[in-house]
Amino acid sequence: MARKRIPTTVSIGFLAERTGLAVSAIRYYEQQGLIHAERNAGGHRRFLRSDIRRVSFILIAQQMGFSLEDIRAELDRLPEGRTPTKRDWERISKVMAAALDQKIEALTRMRSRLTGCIGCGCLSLKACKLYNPEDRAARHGTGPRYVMGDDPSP
Amino acid sequence: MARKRIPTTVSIGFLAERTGLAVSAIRYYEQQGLIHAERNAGGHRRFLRSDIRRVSFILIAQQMGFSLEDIRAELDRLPEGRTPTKRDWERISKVMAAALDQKIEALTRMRSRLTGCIGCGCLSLKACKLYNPEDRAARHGTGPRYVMGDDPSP
DNA sequence: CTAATTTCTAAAGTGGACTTTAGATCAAGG
DNA sequence: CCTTGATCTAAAGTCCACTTTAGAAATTAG
Repeated sequence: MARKRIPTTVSIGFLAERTGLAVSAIRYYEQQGLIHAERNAGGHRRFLRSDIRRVSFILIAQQMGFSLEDIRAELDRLPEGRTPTKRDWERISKVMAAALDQKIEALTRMRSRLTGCIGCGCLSLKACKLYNPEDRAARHGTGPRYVMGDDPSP
Repeated sequence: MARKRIPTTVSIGFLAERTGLAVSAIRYYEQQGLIHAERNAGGHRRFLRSDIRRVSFILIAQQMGFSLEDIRAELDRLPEGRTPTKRDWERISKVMAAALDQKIEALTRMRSRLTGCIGCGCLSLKACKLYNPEDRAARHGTGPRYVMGDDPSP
């Protein structure tokens, strides 16, 4: 039998450089359970090279407007620590595409309402379609406000 | 000559109720210089009825993804404490429309890149168009990361 | 008038995504 | 071996858009 290949690991600095992230951000991601690191004898983190891709995935998903929590949830659906395969990626990218479409649609609706209102200037709480597009009045109490494009209704 | 009409003013609670905001949020907006209030004998805030529209404007702009800072800047371009007139509104709504268009475009670009990548799964930092859409590597140092749809380049 | 309600202020807390700080330890080059 | 330079940890700080808290004073309802 061929001996088990010990996978090459990389330092946190290397991972940071390759992904463009700050070292502190990578530590933070690990702390948040988005990536995992082994430790060497001296207690320093050792990442798999594949974590470059894992981090890239996180960055892409972030740019699409997903929270780290969302991303963690999606990554957690992958078997133990695996970096997305083609198959995983297909599923995930479809989820992301749908979310993107929603955001785009929301913005486009807003845009056309705006067009309809140029020169109107009513801003009436009752009448203007720009205001109260869906359900502003509905949310009450504590908690962060939803941000543009995030559908507040589950 | 007709006597000067003293404008009807409203309490913070009334303004809150009419706009759907929390009282604390209105105090915050005042503190941030987005709205202005006179005080009555007892030190309580008195708003103009027109502030309902001013606040509505703030809410709409927020839904479009503008920060309070952006909104404050735009409102500051209006003559002393004025609530947007039709003319103002025309100018402002054009600014907002342009910004919206940018956001939509950015998302749409992202979306089509994603489509092109479904089933690819490369996520290569060098090759994948999903990654490094524009200039990720450029930003270094402190400061908040830019959010989806916000063009990082000035 | 009294009780209930609203409003007041300043300061501290929240959540997300990180960064900064401080002091200590590890690893690598000369 | 010694000196840089990278890395470690835990805790605190930052930014935005607010909310919560606490105690006091004003206003309104009955």
